[in-house]
Amino acid sequence: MSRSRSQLRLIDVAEQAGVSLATASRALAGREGVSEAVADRVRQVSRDLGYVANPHARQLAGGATSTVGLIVHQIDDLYFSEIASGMIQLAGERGLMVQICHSGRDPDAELAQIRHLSAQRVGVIIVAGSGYTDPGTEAMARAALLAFQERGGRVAVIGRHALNVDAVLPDNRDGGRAITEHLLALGHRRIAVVAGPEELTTVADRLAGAAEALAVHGLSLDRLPVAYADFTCPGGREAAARILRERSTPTAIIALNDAMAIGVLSALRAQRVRVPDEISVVGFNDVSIAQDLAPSLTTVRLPLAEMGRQALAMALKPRSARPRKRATGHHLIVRDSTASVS
Amino acid sequence: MSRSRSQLRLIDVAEQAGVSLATASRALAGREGVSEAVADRVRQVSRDLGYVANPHARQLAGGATSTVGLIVHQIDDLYFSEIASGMIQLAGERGLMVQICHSGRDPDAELAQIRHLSAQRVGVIIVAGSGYTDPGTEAMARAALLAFQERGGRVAVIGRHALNVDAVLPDNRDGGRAITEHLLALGHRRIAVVAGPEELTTVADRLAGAAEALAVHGLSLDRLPVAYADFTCPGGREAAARILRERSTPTAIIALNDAMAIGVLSALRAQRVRVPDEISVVGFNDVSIAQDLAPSLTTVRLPLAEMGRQALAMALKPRSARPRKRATGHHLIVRDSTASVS
DNA sequence: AACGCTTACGAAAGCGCTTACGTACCCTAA
DNA sequence: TTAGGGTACGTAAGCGCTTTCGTAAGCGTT
Repeated sequence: MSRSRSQLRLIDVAEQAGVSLATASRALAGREGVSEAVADRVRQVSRDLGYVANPHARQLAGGATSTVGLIVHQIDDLYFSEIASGMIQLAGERGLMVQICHSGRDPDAELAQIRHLSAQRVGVIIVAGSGYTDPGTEAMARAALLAFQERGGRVAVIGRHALNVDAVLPDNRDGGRAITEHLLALGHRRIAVVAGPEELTTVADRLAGAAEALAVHGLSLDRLPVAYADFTCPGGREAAARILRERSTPTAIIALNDAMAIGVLSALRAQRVRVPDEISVVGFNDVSIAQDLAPSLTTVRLPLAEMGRQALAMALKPRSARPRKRATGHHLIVRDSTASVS
Repeated sequence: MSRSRSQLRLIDVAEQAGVSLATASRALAGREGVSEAVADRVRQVSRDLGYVANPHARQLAGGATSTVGLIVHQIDDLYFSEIASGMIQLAGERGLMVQICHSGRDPDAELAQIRHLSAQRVGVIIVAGSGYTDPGTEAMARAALLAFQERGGRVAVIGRHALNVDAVLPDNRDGGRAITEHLLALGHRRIAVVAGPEELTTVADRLAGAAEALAVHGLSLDRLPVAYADFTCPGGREAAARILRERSTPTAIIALNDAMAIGVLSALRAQRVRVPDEISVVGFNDVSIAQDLAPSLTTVRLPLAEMGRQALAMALKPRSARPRKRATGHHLIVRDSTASVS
């Protein structure tokens, strides 16, 4: 790699402004101990020359880091890509870069990612993937995040409970309850569920909410058909097919995310089951295309992009003594995929 | 930021292995001048201790950089997120990190991103966004990429023609022709087009392909309804509504990407137009959900994830004298959204 | 006028790494 | 034996920045 001298260094700016390296550094960092006149001159020269600090040198010297690591299950899942989109936007406004890592829903991979980002000396780590119901697994992730935080890193999680870490928390339980109550209010009693991976707390929480709503009507998830899938569209399709094959005849199917709901709709169509006439279908998250599906999808809206922004914003704020928890609102969005039971 | 000494340094590994810093560095870099025995010992110690090099120090010292910058229009567009997904996967295998930037389809923003990534000293820049039809605009982007390349950076572009730069090139023109020929073969003659942003070469190429196919049948785009939208789902919906409102009565609508096709389907449904009975609809890209739409979408498949992988793989290979161009295949995927004209 | 205190700045150390260069050591050849 | 040449390793410089420390200048106080 030929490293030509063409890249502007801080010393070039300093010389041009007629000050020392140290003064230039202080001026650009907005640090005190520099007269206004000099600071202005340095900033002016810096801008004129188009100077951009070498982030590696800056980080190495103990300065702030300008990159944030975002860990997602899969970036080509609209849930995550909308979160990422919001975060990238805020990062852009703050002059930061977002590094995206896939954990692929593998706790070991996630742990490795956290450790790797940490070793890479990113300044901020944000974990957007759901937590794991297994306490041991979850404890490992927490420990890694806390270790990173101990060393001065900033951390935030999205949709995941973690002690001593800032968090943006959609109320999955409430959402699960709301969507289920909606179906119950429409008269549905034979309700099937296409759940996401069992080991995720997001799934457990949404199921718990659903169970609460069902309990009010004397129903229990144990007695209802529940098929577990992988939060993907084909997964939802197959899960729905399984449910139908078992000759259970639900009047409504709850999919725990929109991608699977799309799969469910697809499976029903393949079986010539009309939605919502014969079976109502609901999703979760309200990803951007949910409203343009056929039929448009009744779902629980989470402010995904906003969640991404907020998580980063929280992490960027100076650390408070107590970790901040920010609940995100959710709305039940009723569209055409649900109808009262006939 | 409290910088505790807890982070492992290369010198720690070196001491543990009983060699000098330089030898440890050489051993881990796989550089020659180290006996096999010593190299093995160093690698072993490094692994045991869980050492990860500080990328900032490494970069500063003139070593290889471990981060690649990826510029997309919007990450929450499935076209880009699937490309990104493939790239992130390969990056993971190679121990690299992917930084994602939004250009938002703004050439100025894109230019700023390239310059910024360049100043940030990333090792690789990959531009996934379409090129611009305006030669001046495009020249600026090229110049910035070449400047980066001159300084030793590695560059690849996806779906964009750029002199002296490696490129992964889906044949948009061919794809546009193929999908149009499909409709023509089904007997459609009154064909409307929902195009993407006019200033993008991707759009121009797909349109050009369509025009070629149409010309064979004595048809011209100039005589057909063409509505420009922004490659988004709502954009496609509105564009389709516009077309219908103009009382043109196409028997088929070509959407230049799948997201807009979803919007088109939605608009048609709102108008109670049956697809494909009354109007056939086609998309482009074959994003993952295309097959589960109602009706499932006839589209042109591009190997998106693979394209992301390939672009990175090309950029990572030692530079060849001539820029590599890699054409990606495309398949016409015929599904339920098209039928012969009645 | 001498003293301390504050303010504005410069000199220089050092972050963790890569690499040019220097130096032992061993092997071969004369 | 000694010179010559390769190999394996150590020493140290230096990447571009931040930051600590030192110092000169300016101020008020007695």
